[in-house]
Amino acid sequence: MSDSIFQAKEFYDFLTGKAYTAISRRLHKNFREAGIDITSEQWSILYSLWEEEGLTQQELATRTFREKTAITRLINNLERSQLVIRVVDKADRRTNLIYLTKAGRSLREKCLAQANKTLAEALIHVKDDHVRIAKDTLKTVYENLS
Amino acid sequence: MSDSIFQAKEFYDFLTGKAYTAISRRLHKNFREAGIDITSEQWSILYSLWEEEGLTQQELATRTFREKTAITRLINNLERSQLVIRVVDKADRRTNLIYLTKAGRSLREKCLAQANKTLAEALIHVKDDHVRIAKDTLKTVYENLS
DNA sequence: TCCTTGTAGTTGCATATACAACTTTACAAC
DNA sequence: GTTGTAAAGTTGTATATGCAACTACAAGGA
Repeated sequence: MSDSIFQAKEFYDFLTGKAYTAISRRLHKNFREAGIDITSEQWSILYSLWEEEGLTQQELATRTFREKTAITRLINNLERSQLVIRVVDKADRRTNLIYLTKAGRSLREKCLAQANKTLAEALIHVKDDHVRIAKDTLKTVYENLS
Repeated sequence: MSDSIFQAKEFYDFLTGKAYTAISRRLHKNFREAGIDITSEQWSILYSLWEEEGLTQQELATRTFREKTAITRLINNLERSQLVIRVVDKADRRTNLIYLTKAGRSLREKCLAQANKTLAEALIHVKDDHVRIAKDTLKTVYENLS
């Protein structure tokens, strides 16, 4: 970064999140057009649960890099949509274990299809090795700052 | 993308915006620690105005890739903080021209210093050419989707 | 001049986020 | 056992976003 600091202007788009906004809007739009009524934030929770059910809210907060207060309200909304349920952990009554409902589980394939579609739309004209470098760079940024 | 679709799992972090969240939080934190009381969203508006004053809200919406409704409320808050003012355009009374106040103008150097600091923190251990590729990739993503 | 159509901006409503303060429960030290 | 501390989750408050519906104004044509 030592020398690119002098051309920082070039990099401020990193800070304004235009690419993220664009991708997040398109993901939401693709979900809607496929008849899936979830937000892109709810998607990230569901994605974690498709990988592993019975996570605590704290664990979901860690995995999705959100505040636990955000998780509380995301789970409220997902529970209201009957996609997940809270189950109080009998071994530790402070924690809720979050499980998918049948409806939540059945959304998986349709959502993944739309996620893949969104990525494909986003990455048109981008070479595979550039995708890889971009991904690794964003991962490093995340690790540097978290 | 044709073949990387098969490793899509690797790229879903693109869709969850963890890197963006991390960078946006750090930017806000750096502003706060420098005694600057603005959000990272307000920063993007101010940055546009430091480049060019007297923009309409619609022009700010285009440049920052936000809905005009978001701009309405960002300008409300920036006006309340006395960093910008709305001036009705005499030539077209539908439009507001947004100008910086003296306080808004004087924030520039301090904000840019914190923006540069944030970028430097984010990009530790990232090679300059990888930064460039990541930046170009995000730009292409933005263009593909907007 | 009047009418139609388009544009700029605002408001209502639902969702999402951060931070601080709070409740409830667990657990270790004494 | 009692106490102190820490962890998980919730709630209040302020900010930000998207979409739809709305107001106000502009501009062109009949």
